Amino acid sequence: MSSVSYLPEQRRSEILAILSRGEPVSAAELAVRFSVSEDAIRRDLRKLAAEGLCEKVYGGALPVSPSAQPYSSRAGEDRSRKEALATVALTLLMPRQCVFLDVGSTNALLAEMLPSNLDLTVVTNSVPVMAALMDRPGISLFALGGSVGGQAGGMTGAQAVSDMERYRFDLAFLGTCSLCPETGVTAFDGDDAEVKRAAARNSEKIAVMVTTDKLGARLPHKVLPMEQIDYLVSEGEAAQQPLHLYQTQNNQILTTANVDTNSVKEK
Amino acid sequence: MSSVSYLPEQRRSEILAILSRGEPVSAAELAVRFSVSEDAIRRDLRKLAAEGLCEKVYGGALPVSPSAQPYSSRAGEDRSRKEALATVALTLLMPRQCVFLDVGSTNALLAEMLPSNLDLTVVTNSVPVMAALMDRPGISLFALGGSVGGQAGGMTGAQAVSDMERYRFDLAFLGTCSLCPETGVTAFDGDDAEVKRAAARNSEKIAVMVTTDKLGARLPHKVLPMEQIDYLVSEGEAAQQPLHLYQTQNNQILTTANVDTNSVKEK
DNA sequence: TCCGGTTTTGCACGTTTATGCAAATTACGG
DNA sequence: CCGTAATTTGCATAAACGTGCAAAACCGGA
Repeated sequence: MSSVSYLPEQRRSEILAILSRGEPVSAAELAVRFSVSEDAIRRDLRKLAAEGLCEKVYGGALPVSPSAQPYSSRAGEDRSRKEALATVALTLLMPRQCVFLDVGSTNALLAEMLPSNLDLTVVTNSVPVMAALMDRPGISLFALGGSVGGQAGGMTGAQAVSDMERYRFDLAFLGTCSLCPETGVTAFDGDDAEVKRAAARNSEKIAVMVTTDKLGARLPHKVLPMEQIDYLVSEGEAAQQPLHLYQTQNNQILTTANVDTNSVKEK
Repeated sequence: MSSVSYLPEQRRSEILAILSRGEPVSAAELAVRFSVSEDAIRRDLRKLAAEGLCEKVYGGALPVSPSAQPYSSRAGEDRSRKEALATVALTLLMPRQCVFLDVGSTNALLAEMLPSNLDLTVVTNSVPVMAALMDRPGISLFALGGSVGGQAGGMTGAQAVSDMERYRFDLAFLGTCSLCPETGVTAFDGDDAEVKRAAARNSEKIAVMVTTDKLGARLPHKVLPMEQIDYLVSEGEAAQQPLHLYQTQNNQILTTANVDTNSVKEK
Protein backbone atom coordinates (compact mmCIF):
# COMPACT_ATOMS: atom_id res chain seq x y z
CA MET A 1 0.00 0.00 0.00
CA SER A 2 2.49 2.57 1.15
CA SER A 3 5.32 0.97 -0.70
CA VAL A 4 6.46 3.62 -3.11
CA SER A 5 7.74 1.29 -5.74
CA TYR A 6 6.64 -2.22 -6.48
CA LEU A 7 8.87 -4.75 -8.11
CA PRO A 8 7.35 -5.74 -11.44
CA GLU A 9 7.06 -9.34 -10.45
CA GLN A 10 5.59 -8.37 -7.12
CA ARG A 11 2.98 -6.33 -8.89
CA ARG A 12 1.97 -9.23 -11.08
CA SER A 13 1.83 -11.42 -8.05
CA GLU A 14 -0.53 -9.01 -6.31
CA ILE A 15 -2.75 -8.82 -9.33
CA LEU A 16 -2.83 -12.58 -9.39
CA ALA A 17 -3.77 -12.60 -5.72
CA ILE A 18 -6.78 -10.40 -6.39
CA LEU A 19 -7.75 -12.53 -9.34
CA SER A 20 -7.38 -15.76 -7.44
CA ARG A 21 -10.06 -14.79 -5.00
CA GLY A 22 -12.52 -14.28 -7.77
CA GLU A 23 -12.44 -10.52 -8.16
CA PRO A 24 -12.19 -8.99 -11.62
CA VAL A 25 -9.58 -6.29 -12.13
CA SER A 26 -9.69 -3.11 -14.13
CA ALA A 27 -6.61 -1.89 -15.93
CA ALA A 28 -7.32 1.71 -14.98
CA GLU A 29 -7.68 0.96 -11.28
CA LEU A 30 -4.53 -1.12 -11.17
CA ALA A 31 -2.63 1.64 -12.91
CA VAL A 32 -3.45 4.06 -10.11
CA ARG A 33 -2.96 1.44 -7.45
CA PHE A 34 0.58 0.72 -8.56
CA SER A 35 1.40 4.16 -9.94
CA VAL A 36 2.31 2.98 -13.39
CA SER A 37 0.80 3.62 -16.78
CA GLU A 38 -2.04 1.52 -18.03
CA ASP A 39 0.29 0.22 -20.66
CA ALA A 40 2.41 -1.51 -18.09
CA ILE A 41 -0.67 -3.03 -16.48
CA ARG A 42 -1.99 -4.21 -19.78
CA ARG A 43 1.33 -5.83 -20.52
CA ASP A 44 1.15 -7.57 -17.16
CA LEU A 45 -2.35 -8.82 -17.78
CA ARG A 46 -1.41 -9.99 -21.23
CA LYS A 47 1.50 -11.88 -19.77
CA LEU A 48 -0.62 -13.51 -17.10
CA ALA A 49 -3.24 -14.37 -19.65
CA ALA A 50 -0.61 -15.98 -21.83
CA GLU A 51 0.20 -18.27 -18.93
CA GLY A 52 -3.45 -19.05 -18.51
CA LEU A 53 -3.66 -17.37 -15.12
CA CYS A 54 -6.45 -15.01 -16.07
CA GLU A 55 -8.70 -14.07 -18.90
CA LYS A 56 -7.98 -10.81 -20.62
CA VAL A 57 -11.07 -8.80 -21.45
CA TYR A 58 -11.85 -5.33 -22.62
CA GLY A 59 -11.09 -3.01 -19.72
CA GLY A 60 -9.16 -5.40 -17.55
CA ALA A 61 -9.10 -9.08 -16.76
CA LEU A 62 -11.25 -11.77 -15.19
CA PRO A 63 -10.17 -14.64 -12.99
CA VAL A 64 -9.98 -17.88 -14.82
CA SER A 65 -13.04 -20.06 -14.38
CA PRO A 66 -12.98 -20.99 -10.68
CA SER A 67 -13.23 -24.72 -11.07
CA ALA A 68 -10.89 -24.92 -14.03
CA GLN A 69 -7.73 -23.36 -12.71
CA PRO A 70 -6.42 -24.61 -9.40
CA TYR A 71 -6.41 -28.34 -8.84
CA SER A 72 -9.51 -29.33 -10.67
CA SER A 73 -8.34 -32.89 -10.96
CA ARG A 74 -8.93 -33.38 -7.30
CA ALA A 75 -12.50 -34.18 -6.32
CA GLY A 76 -13.57 -31.66 -8.92
CA GLU A 77 -17.25 -32.39 -9.04
CA ASP A 78 -17.95 -31.96 -5.38
CA ARG A 79 -15.69 -29.00 -5.11
CA SER A 80 -17.32 -27.04 -7.89
CA ARG A 81 -20.74 -27.59 -6.38
CA LYS A 82 -19.51 -26.22 -3.10
CA GLU A 83 -17.85 -23.36 -4.88
CA ALA A 84 -21.19 -22.47 -6.36
CA LEU A 85 -22.73 -22.47 -2.90
CA ALA A 86 -19.95 -20.28 -1.57
CA THR A 87 -20.34 -17.86 -4.44
CA VAL A 88 -23.97 -17.38 -3.54
CA ALA A 89 -23.14 -17.06 0.14
CA LEU A 90 -20.77 -14.21 -0.61
CA THR A 91 -23.76 -12.05 -1.43
CA LEU A 92 -24.82 -12.17 2.20
CA LEU A 93 -21.75 -10.27 3.32
CA MET A 94 -21.71 -6.58 4.05
CA PRO A 95 -18.74 -4.29 4.68
CA ARG A 96 -17.22 -4.27 8.17
CA GLN A 97 -19.22 -7.23 9.36
CA CYS A 98 -17.98 -9.76 11.83
CA VAL A 99 -18.67 -13.29 10.66
CA PHE A 100 -18.13 -16.69 12.20
CA LEU A 101 -16.96 -19.48 9.94
CA ASP A 102 -17.53 -22.91 11.36
CA VAL A 103 -15.67 -26.06 10.42
CA GLY A 104 -16.55 -27.79 7.17
CA SER A 105 -15.21 -27.95 3.66
CA THR A 106 -17.80 -25.60 2.24
CA ASN A 107 -16.91 -22.95 4.75
CA ALA A 108 -13.25 -23.43 3.95
CA LEU A 109 -13.99 -22.74 0.31
CA LEU A 110 -15.97 -19.70 1.30
CA ALA A 111 -12.96 -18.47 3.23
CA GLU A 112 -10.73 -18.74 0.18
CA MET A 113 -13.20 -16.72 -1.81
CA LEU A 114 -13.73 -13.93 0.68
CA PRO A 115 -13.10 -10.52 -0.86
CA SER A 116 -10.39 -8.40 0.68
CA ASN A 117 -12.10 -5.08 0.29
CA LEU A 118 -14.95 -5.54 2.75
CA ASP A 119 -12.89 -4.99 5.88
CA LEU A 120 -14.30 -8.14 7.42
CA THR A 121 -13.55 -9.61 10.79
CA VAL A 122 -13.58 -13.38 10.73
CA VAL A 123 -13.73 -15.66 13.74
CA THR A 124 -13.29 -19.36 13.21
CA ASN A 125 -12.61 -22.69 14.82
CA SER A 126 -11.63 -24.32 11.55
CA VAL A 127 -8.01 -25.05 10.80
CA PRO A 128 -8.42 -24.88 7.01
CA VAL A 129 -10.17 -21.54 7.32
CA MET A 130 -7.30 -20.23 9.38
CA ALA A 131 -4.82 -21.51 6.84
CA ALA A 132 -6.72 -19.81 4.04
CA LEU A 133 -7.03 -16.45 5.74
CA MET A 134 -4.01 -16.04 7.92
CA ASP A 135 -2.01 -14.01 5.50
CA ARG A 136 -4.75 -12.18 3.78
CA PRO A 137 -4.51 -8.44 4.17
CA GLY A 138 -7.85 -6.76 4.68
CA ILE A 139 -9.25 -9.47 6.89
CA SER A 140 -8.93 -9.57 10.65
CA LEU A 141 -8.76 -13.14 11.78
CA PHE A 142 -9.42 -14.59 15.21
CA ALA A 143 -9.34 -18.16 16.34
CA LEU A 144 -11.08 -19.96 19.13
CA GLY A 145 -8.89 -21.93 21.48
CA GLY A 146 -9.25 -25.39 22.86
CA SER A 147 -9.02 -29.00 21.94
CA VAL A 148 -8.52 -29.70 18.26
CA GLY A 149 -10.57 -32.71 17.41
CA GLY A 150 -9.61 -34.58 14.31
CA GLN A 151 -13.14 -35.41 13.32
CA ALA A 152 -14.44 -31.91 12.87
CA GLY A 153 -11.18 -30.39 11.67
CA GLY A 154 -11.17 -27.63 14.22
CA MET A 155 -11.46 -26.60 17.82
CA THR A 156 -14.23 -27.99 19.94
CA GLY A 157 -14.90 -28.54 23.58
CA ALA A 158 -15.43 -26.38 26.61
CA GLN A 159 -12.80 -23.81 25.90
CA ALA A 160 -13.98 -23.21 22.36
CA VAL A 161 -17.49 -22.72 23.68
CA SER A 162 -16.44 -20.26 26.33
CA ASP A 163 -14.18 -18.42 23.90
CA MET A 164 -17.24 -17.89 21.76
CA GLU A 165 -18.61 -15.53 24.38
CA ARG A 166 -15.84 -13.11 23.58
CA TYR A 167 -17.37 -12.30 20.23
CA ARG A 168 -20.56 -11.03 18.69
CA PHE A 169 -21.25 -11.97 15.10
CA ASP A 170 -23.32 -10.29 12.46
CA LEU A 171 -23.51 -13.55 10.63
CA ALA A 172 -22.53 -17.11 11.46
CA PHE A 173 -21.97 -19.77 8.82
CA LEU A 174 -22.62 -23.07 10.52
CA GLY A 175 -21.05 -26.13 9.04
CA THR A 176 -23.97 -28.34 8.35
CA CYS A 177 -23.51 -32.03 8.72
CA SER A 178 -27.11 -32.62 7.97
CA LEU A 179 -30.38 -30.77 7.63
CA CYS A 180 -33.96 -31.96 7.73
CA PRO A 181 -37.21 -30.00 7.91
CA GLU A 182 -38.39 -31.30 11.27
CA THR A 183 -35.18 -31.46 13.25
CA GLY A 184 -33.16 -28.71 11.58
CA VAL A 185 -29.38 -28.92 11.73
CA THR A 186 -27.88 -32.03 13.27
CA ALA A 187 -24.27 -33.10 13.78
CA PHE A 188 -22.13 -36.18 14.29
CA ASP A 189 -20.18 -34.97 17.21
CA GLY A 190 -21.55 -33.70 20.49
CA ASP A 191 -18.79 -31.25 21.22
CA ASP A 192 -19.03 -29.94 17.70
CA ALA A 193 -22.77 -29.39 18.13
CA GLU A 194 -22.08 -27.51 21.33
CA VAL A 195 -19.78 -25.11 19.53
CA LYS A 196 -22.33 -24.53 16.80
CA ARG A 197 -25.03 -23.72 19.34
CA ALA A 198 -22.69 -21.28 21.05
CA ALA A 199 -21.97 -19.59 17.73
CA ALA A 200 -25.67 -19.29 17.05
CA ARG A 201 -26.27 -17.75 20.47
CA ASN A 202 -23.82 -14.98 19.72
CA SER A 203 -24.84 -14.18 16.19
CA GLU A 204 -27.46 -11.84 14.78
CA LYS A 205 -28.11 -14.00 11.78
CA ILE A 206 -27.42 -17.62 10.99
CA ALA A 207 -26.62 -19.06 7.60
CA VAL A 208 -26.10 -22.63 6.46
CA MET A 209 -24.84 -23.92 3.15
CA VAL A 210 -25.94 -27.40 2.16
CA THR A 211 -25.38 -29.67 -0.77
CA THR A 212 -28.38 -31.79 -1.63
CA ASP A 213 -26.82 -34.93 -0.22
CA LYS A 214 -27.01 -33.40 3.22
CA LEU A 215 -30.72 -32.83 3.03
CA GLY A 216 -33.03 -35.17 4.83
CA ALA A 217 -30.66 -37.14 7.01
CA ARG A 218 -30.76 -36.91 10.78
CA LEU A 219 -27.70 -37.25 12.96
CA PRO A 220 -27.51 -37.89 16.70
CA HIS A 221 -26.84 -34.37 17.98
CA LYS A 222 -29.40 -31.64 17.52
CA VAL A 223 -27.93 -28.22 16.84
CA LEU A 224 -30.67 -25.84 15.81
CA PRO A 225 -34.27 -26.10 14.63
CA MET A 226 -35.16 -24.75 11.22
CA GLU A 227 -36.86 -21.73 12.72
CA GLN A 228 -33.61 -20.26 13.90
CA ILE A 229 -31.96 -20.33 10.52
CA ASP A 230 -32.05 -17.06 8.65
CA TYR A 231 -30.36 -17.98 5.39
CA LEU A 232 -30.36 -21.34 3.70
CA VAL A 233 -27.99 -21.58 0.77
CA SER A 234 -28.66 -24.65 -1.28
CA GLU A 235 -28.35 -26.11 -4.72
CA GLY A 236 -31.25 -26.12 -7.10
CA GLU A 237 -34.47 -27.92 -6.34
CA ALA A 238 -33.73 -31.32 -4.89
CA ALA A 239 -35.73 -34.25 -6.07
CA GLN A 240 -35.87 -36.13 -2.79
CA GLN A 241 -36.28 -33.16 -0.53
CA PRO A 242 -38.13 -30.26 -2.11
CA LEU A 243 -36.74 -27.03 -0.81
CA HIS A 244 -40.13 -25.62 0.11
CA LEU A 245 -40.21 -28.00 3.01
CA TYR A 246 -37.44 -25.92 4.52
CA GLN A 247 -39.25 -22.64 4.16
CA THR A 248 -40.09 -21.05 7.49
CA GLN A 249 -41.63 -17.74 8.45
CA ASN A 250 -38.41 -15.85 8.61
CA ASN A 251 -35.80 -17.54 6.54
CA GLN A 252 -34.55 -16.80 3.11
CA ILE A 253 -33.66 -19.57 0.71
CA LEU A 254 -30.95 -18.90 -1.84
CA THR A 255 -30.08 -21.41 -4.52
CA THR A 256 -27.27 -21.69 -7.00
CA ALA A 257 -29.83 -22.13 -9.74
CA ASN A 258 -31.70 -18.86 -9.72
CA VAL A 259 -28.67 -16.69 -9.21
CA ASP A 260 -27.32 -15.46 -12.49
CA THR A 261 -23.59 -15.43 -12.88
CA ASN A 262 -23.21 -11.71 -13.22
CA SER A 263 -19.63 -11.62 -12.13
CA VAL A 264 -19.20 -8.17 -13.58
CA LYS A 265 -18.00 -5.23 -11.62
CA GLU A 266 -20.28 -2.38 -10.76
CA LYS A 267 -19.12 1.08 -11.50
CA MET B 1 22.37 2.06 10.05
CA SER B 2 24.96 2.41 12.73
CA SER B 3 27.36 -0.28 11.71
CA VAL B 4 29.72 1.14 9.16
CA SER B 5 30.71 -2.15 7.63
CA TYR B 6 28.83 -5.40 7.61
CA LEU B 7 30.36 -8.81 7.23
CA PRO B 8 29.08 -10.39 4.02
CA GLU B 9 27.42 -13.22 5.86
CA GLN B 10 25.91 -10.80 8.31
CA ARG B 11 24.51 -8.80 5.46
CA ARG B 12 22.92 -11.84 3.86
CA SER B 13 21.46 -12.77 7.19
CA GLU B 14 19.88 -9.34 7.52
CA ILE B 15 18.47 -9.56 4.05
CA LEU B 16 17.05 -12.93 4.89
CA ALA B 17 15.53 -11.46 8.01
CA ILE B 18 13.65 -8.87 5.99
CA LEU B 19 12.55 -11.51 3.53
CA SER B 20 11.37 -13.90 6.19
CA ARG B 21 9.17 -11.14 7.50
CA GLY B 22 7.34 -11.34 4.22
CA GLU B 23 8.66 -8.10 2.78
CA PRO B 24 10.11 -7.94 -0.70
CA VAL B 25 13.52 -6.33 -1.09
CA SER B 26 14.87 -4.06 -3.77
CA ALA B 27 18.46 -4.37 -4.86
CA ALA B 28 18.86 -0.63 -5.08
CA GLU B 29 17.58 -0.01 -1.55
CA LEU B 30 19.76 -2.70 -0.06
CA ALA B 31 22.76 -1.26 -1.83
CA VAL B 32 22.44 2.05 -0.04
CA ARG B 33 21.38 0.39 3.18
CA PHE B 34 24.62 -1.59 3.36
CA SER B 35 26.78 0.86 1.45
CA VAL B 36 27.86 -1.59 -1.18
CA SER B 37 27.32 -1.71 -4.90
CA GLU B 38 24.22 -3.22 -6.35
CA ASP B 39 26.41 -5.89 -7.84
CA ALA B 40 27.28 -7.22 -4.43
CA ILE B 41 23.63 -7.24 -3.43
CA ARG B 42 22.65 -9.02 -6.59
CA ARG B 43 25.26 -11.62 -5.89
CA ASP B 44 23.83 -12.08 -2.42
CA LEU B 45 20.31 -12.42 -3.70
CA ARG B 46 21.40 -14.87 -6.33
CA LYS B 47 23.11 -16.93 -3.69
CA LEU B 48 20.10 -16.92 -1.40
CA ALA B 49 17.85 -17.79 -4.30
CA ALA B 50 20.09 -20.72 -5.15
CA GLU B 51 19.46 -22.07 -1.67
CA GLY B 52 15.76 -21.59 -2.13
CA LEU B 53 15.56 -18.91 0.52
CA CYS B 54 14.05 -16.31 -1.73
CA GLU B 55 12.89 -15.77 -5.25
CA LYS B 56 15.06 -13.59 -7.41
CA VAL B 57 13.11 -11.23 -9.60
CA TYR B 58 13.85 -8.25 -11.74
CA GLY B 59 14.69 -5.42 -9.38
CA GLY B 60 15.26 -7.40 -6.23
CA ALA B 61 13.86 -10.49 -4.58
CA LEU B 62 10.63 -11.78 -3.11
CA PRO B 63 10.15 -14.00 -0.07
CA VAL B 64 9.39 -17.56 -0.91
CA SER B 65 5.77 -17.60 -1.89
CA PRO B 66 3.66 -18.77 1.04
CA SER B 67 1.41 -20.58 -1.38
CA ALA B 68 4.32 -22.49 -2.84
CA GLN B 69 5.53 -23.42 0.59
CA PRO B 70 3.02 -26.09 1.58
CA TYR B 71 3.76 -29.17 3.42
CA SER B 72 5.88 -31.20 1.08
CA SER B 73 6.56 -29.53 -2.22
CA ARG B 74 9.53 -27.43 -1.25
CA ALA B 75 12.42 -29.73 -1.97
CA GLY B 76 14.94 -27.06 -1.11
CA GLU B 77 17.96 -27.97 0.89
CA ASP B 78 16.71 -25.57 3.47
CA ARG B 79 13.97 -28.01 4.23
CA SER B 80 16.32 -30.92 4.56
CA ARG B 81 18.49 -28.93 6.93
CA LYS B 82 15.48 -28.20 9.06
CA GLU B 83 14.44 -31.80 8.86
CA ALA B 84 17.80 -32.76 10.27
CA LEU B 85 17.27 -30.37 13.14
CA ALA B 86 13.84 -31.79 13.79
CA THR B 87 15.18 -35.32 13.75
CA VAL B 88 17.61 -34.44 16.50
CA ALA B 89 14.94 -32.61 18.44
CA LEU B 90 12.79 -35.74 18.45
CA THR B 91 15.27 -37.34 20.84
CA LEU B 92 14.25 -34.84 23.51
CA LEU B 93 10.75 -36.22 23.69
CA MET B 94 9.59 -38.65 26.34
CA PRO B 95 6.34 -40.61 26.52
CA ARG B 96 3.26 -38.85 27.84
CA GLN B 97 4.87 -35.45 27.84
CA CYS B 98 3.06 -32.22 27.16
CA VAL B 99 4.96 -30.06 24.68
CA PHE B 100 4.38 -26.61 23.29
CA LEU B 101 5.14 -26.03 19.61
CA ASP B 102 5.56 -22.41 18.70
CA VAL B 103 5.15 -20.89 15.26
CA GLY B 104 7.95 -21.34 12.75
CA SER B 105 8.70 -23.59 9.82
CA THR B 106 11.12 -25.77 11.73
CA ASN B 107 8.53 -26.47 14.39
CA ALA B 108 6.02 -27.27 11.68
CA LEU B 109 8.42 -29.86 10.31
CA LEU B 110 8.91 -31.24 13.78
CA ALA B 111 5.16 -31.59 14.09
CA GLU B 112 4.99 -33.64 10.92
CA MET B 113 7.69 -35.92 12.23
CA LEU B 114 6.23 -36.48 15.69
CA PRO B 115 5.81 -40.16 16.48
CA SER B 116 2.32 -41.38 17.20
CA ASN B 117 3.27 -43.87 19.85
CA LEU B 118 4.46 -41.53 22.58
CA ASP B 119 1.03 -40.47 23.72
CA LEU B 120 2.01 -36.84 23.50
CA THR B 121 -0.08 -33.82 24.27
CA VAL B 122 0.73 -30.92 21.98
CA VAL B 123 -0.28 -27.33 22.50
CA THR B 124 0.36 -24.85 19.73
CA ASN B 125 -0.37 -21.43 18.33
CA SER B 126 0.86 -22.33 14.87
CA VAL B 127 -1.59 -22.91 12.08
CA PRO B 128 0.68 -25.24 10.11
CA VAL B 129 1.32 -27.30 13.23
CA MET B 130 -2.40 -27.63 13.75
CA ALA B 131 -2.85 -28.66 10.15
CA ALA B 132 -0.17 -31.28 10.48
CA LEU B 133 -1.45 -32.78 13.70
CA MET B 134 -5.18 -32.36 13.67
CA ASP B 135 -6.00 -35.80 12.43
CA ARG B 136 -3.15 -37.69 13.90
CA PRO B 137 -4.25 -40.43 16.23
CA GLY B 138 -2.11 -40.79 19.30
CA ILE B 139 -1.59 -37.08 19.76
CA SER B 140 -3.84 -34.84 21.78
CA LEU B 141 -3.85 -31.41 20.23
CA PHE B 142 -4.81 -28.10 21.79
CA ALA B 143 -4.77 -24.65 20.28
CA LEU B 144 -4.43 -21.24 21.78
CA GLY B 145 -7.07 -18.73 20.83
CA GLY B 146 -6.82 -15.14 19.80
CA SER B 147 -5.81 -12.94 16.95
CA VAL B 148 -4.16 -14.70 14.04
CA GLY B 149 -1.43 -12.49 12.69
CA GLY B 150 -0.24 -13.25 9.22
CA GLN B 151 3.35 -12.42 10.00
CA ALA B 152 3.98 -15.09 12.57
CA GLY B 153 1.63 -17.62 11.05
CA GLY B 154 -0.26 -18.22 14.22
CA MET B 155 -2.08 -16.81 17.19
CA THR B 156 -0.63 -13.91 19.09
CA GLY B 157 -1.88 -11.17 21.32
CA ALA B 158 -3.44 -10.93 24.74
CA GLN B 159 -5.77 -13.87 24.46
CA ALA B 160 -3.06 -16.22 23.31
CA VAL B 161 -0.93 -15.13 26.24
CA SER B 162 -3.69 -15.64 28.77
CA ASP B 163 -4.64 -18.96 27.22
CA MET B 164 -1.12 -20.08 27.86
CA GLU B 165 -1.83 -20.06 31.59
CA ARG B 166 -4.19 -22.95 31.09
CA TYR B 167 -1.34 -25.31 30.37
CA ARG B 168 1.84 -26.62 31.89
CA PHE B 169 4.48 -27.91 29.51
CA ASP B 170 7.24 -30.39 30.04
CA LEU B 171 9.02 -28.94 27.05
CA ALA B 172 8.49 -25.88 24.90
CA PHE B 173 9.96 -25.51 21.41
CA LEU B 174 10.25 -21.82 20.80
CA GLY B 175 10.33 -20.65 17.21
CA THR B 176 13.57 -18.81 17.02
CA CYS B 177 13.71 -15.85 14.74
CA SER B 178 17.24 -15.13 15.79
CA LEU B 179 19.76 -16.13 18.41
CA CYS B 180 22.90 -14.46 19.62
CA PRO B 181 25.09 -15.23 22.64
CA GLU B 182 24.60 -11.95 24.49
CA THR B 183 20.93 -11.25 23.88
CA GLY B 184 19.58 -14.77 23.50
CA VAL B 185 16.41 -15.27 21.50
CA THR B 186 14.99 -12.22 19.74
CA ALA B 187 11.92 -11.80 17.54
CA PHE B 188 10.52 -9.52 14.88
CA ASP B 189 7.14 -9.05 16.35
CA GLY B 190 6.35 -7.77 19.82
CA ASP B 191 3.17 -9.77 20.27
CA ASP B 192 4.93 -12.85 19.07
CA ALA B 193 7.69 -12.31 21.61
CA GLU B 194 5.09 -11.96 24.32
CA VAL B 195 3.62 -15.33 23.47
CA LYS B 196 7.04 -16.95 23.50
CA ARG B 197 7.80 -15.55 26.94
CA ALA B 198 4.47 -16.82 28.22
CA ALA B 199 5.26 -20.26 26.87
CA ALA B 200 8.62 -20.20 28.59
CA ARG B 201 7.02 -19.23 31.89
CA ASN B 202 4.82 -22.28 31.82
CA SER B 203 7.36 -24.83 30.73
CA GLU B 204 9.78 -26.98 32.66
CA LYS B 205 12.33 -27.01 29.90
CA ILE B 206 12.90 -24.80 26.89
CA ALA B 207 14.30 -25.90 23.55
CA VAL B 208 15.18 -23.93 20.44
CA MET B 209 16.13 -25.17 17.00
CA VAL B 210 18.25 -22.88 14.88
CA THR B 211 19.75 -23.02 11.43
CA THR B 212 23.11 -21.29 11.21
CA ASP B 213 21.73 -18.34 9.33
CA LYS B 214 19.77 -17.42 12.41
CA LEU B 215 22.83 -17.25 14.58
CA GLY B 216 24.31 -13.91 15.43
CA ALA B 217 21.61 -11.52 14.32
CA ARG B 218 19.68 -9.44 16.80
CA LEU B 219 16.09 -8.44 16.29
CA PRO B 220 14.08 -5.73 18.06
CA HIS B 221 12.16 -7.79 20.60
CA LYS B 222 13.98 -9.68 23.33
CA VAL B 223 12.41 -13.00 24.21
CA LEU B 224 14.74 -14.93 26.49
CA PRO B 225 18.39 -14.75 27.52
CA MET B 226 20.65 -17.69 26.75
CA GLU B 227 20.65 -18.76 30.37
CA GLN B 228 17.03 -19.80 30.28
CA ILE B 229 17.44 -22.11 27.33
CA ASP B 230 17.84 -25.76 28.24
CA TYR B 231 18.32 -27.34 24.83
CA LEU B 232 19.89 -25.78 21.78
CA VAL B 233 19.51 -27.82 18.62
CA SER B 234 21.77 -26.55 15.89
CA GLU B 235 23.58 -27.56 12.78
CA GLY B 236 27.25 -28.40 12.86
CA GLU B 237 29.87 -25.91 13.92
CA ALA B 238 29.18 -22.58 12.30
CA ALA B 239 32.08 -20.64 10.88
CA GLN B 240 30.97 -17.19 11.85
CA GLN B 241 29.39 -18.04 15.14
CA PRO B 242 31.14 -20.89 16.92
CA LEU B 243 28.66 -22.86 18.93
CA HIS B 244 30.70 -22.75 22.11
CA LEU B 245 29.75 -19.12 22.46
CA TYR B 246 26.26 -20.37 23.18
CA GLN B 247 27.29 -22.74 25.91
CA THR B 248 25.94 -21.81 29.32
CA GLN B 249 26.04 -23.50 32.69
CA ASN B 250 22.88 -25.45 32.26
CA ASN B 251 22.15 -25.92 28.63
CA GLN B 252 22.73 -28.84 26.38
CA ILE B 253 23.84 -28.30 22.81
CA LEU B 254 22.79 -30.87 20.23
CA THR B 255 23.99 -30.71 16.66
CA THR B 256 23.00 -32.50 13.51
CA ALA B 257 26.67 -33.40 13.06
CA ASN B 258 27.22 -35.52 16.15
CA VAL B 259 23.83 -36.74 17.06
CA ASP B 260 25.09 -38.22 20.29
CA THR B 261 24.23 -36.54 23.52
CA ASN B 262 27.82 -35.72 24.21
CA SER B 263 26.88 -32.25 25.15
CA VAL B 264 27.10 -31.15 28.74
CA LYS B 265 29.86 -28.72 29.52
CA GLU B 266 33.24 -28.03 28.10
CA LYS B 267 35.78 -30.58 29.17
C1' DT C 1 55.61 -11.41 10.43
C1' DC C 2 55.25 -12.87 5.74
C1' DC C 3 53.06 -15.48 1.98
C1' DG C 4 49.90 -18.13 -1.06
C1' DG C 5 45.09 -19.13 -1.75
C1' DT C 6 40.43 -17.86 -1.36
C1' DT C 7 36.61 -14.67 -1.11
C1' DT C 8 34.66 -10.41 -1.90
C1' DT C 9 34.17 -6.34 -4.19
C1' DG C 10 33.69 -2.73 -7.74
C1' DC C 11 33.80 -1.65 -12.48
C1' DA C 12 33.25 -2.13 -17.57
C1' DC C 13 30.79 -4.19 -21.19
C1' DG C 14 27.13 -6.05 -23.85
C1' DT C 15 22.45 -7.94 -23.16
C1' DT C 16 17.87 -8.27 -21.41
C1' DT C 17 13.75 -6.25 -19.31
C1' DA C 18 10.57 -2.61 -18.11
C1' DT C 19 8.37 1.57 -19.06
C1' DG C 20 6.04 5.47 -21.26
C1' DC C 21 4.67 7.75 -25.34
C1' DA C 22 2.66 8.15 -30.01
C1' DA C 23 0.38 6.25 -33.84
C1' DA C 24 -2.43 2.82 -35.80
C1' DT C 25 -6.01 -0.51 -34.77
C1' DT C 26 -9.81 -2.67 -32.62
C1' DA C 27 -13.85 -3.20 -29.52
C1' DC C 28 -17.91 -1.32 -27.40
C1' DG C 29 -22.25 1.33 -26.85
C1' DG C 30 -25.69 3.86 -28.80
C1' DC D 1 -22.72 3.52 -38.55
C1' DC D 2 -20.14 6.63 -35.67
C1' DG D 3 -17.48 8.26 -31.72
C1' DT D 4 -15.10 7.15 -27.66
C1' DA D 5 -12.29 4.37 -25.04
C1' DA D 6 -9.34 0.56 -24.76
C1' DT D 7 -5.82 -1.94 -27.14
C1' DT D 8 -1.90 -3.18 -29.90
C1' DT D 9 2.36 -2.14 -31.90
C1' DG D 10 6.73 0.09 -32.53
C1' DC D 11 10.18 2.70 -30.61
C1' DA D 12 13.32 5.20 -27.50
C1' DT D 13 15.04 5.56 -22.93
C1' DA D 14 16.30 3.96 -18.67
C1' DA D 15 17.09 0.58 -15.39
C1' DA D 16 18.66 -3.95 -14.09
C1' DC D 17 21.20 -8.05 -15.33
C1' DG D 18 25.16 -11.41 -16.04
C1' DT D 19 29.90 -11.93 -17.00
C1' DG D 20 34.68 -11.35 -16.93
C1' DC D 21 38.42 -9.21 -14.67
C1' DA D 22 41.55 -7.06 -11.57
C1' DA D 23 42.25 -4.94 -7.10
C1' DA D 24 41.51 -5.43 -2.26
C1' DA D 25 40.45 -7.83 1.92
C1' DC D 26 40.64 -11.92 4.42
C1' DC D 27 42.35 -16.39 6.24
C1' DG D 28 45.37 -19.99 7.60
C1' DG D 29 49.86 -21.74 7.90
C1' DA D 30 54.69 -21.23 7.99
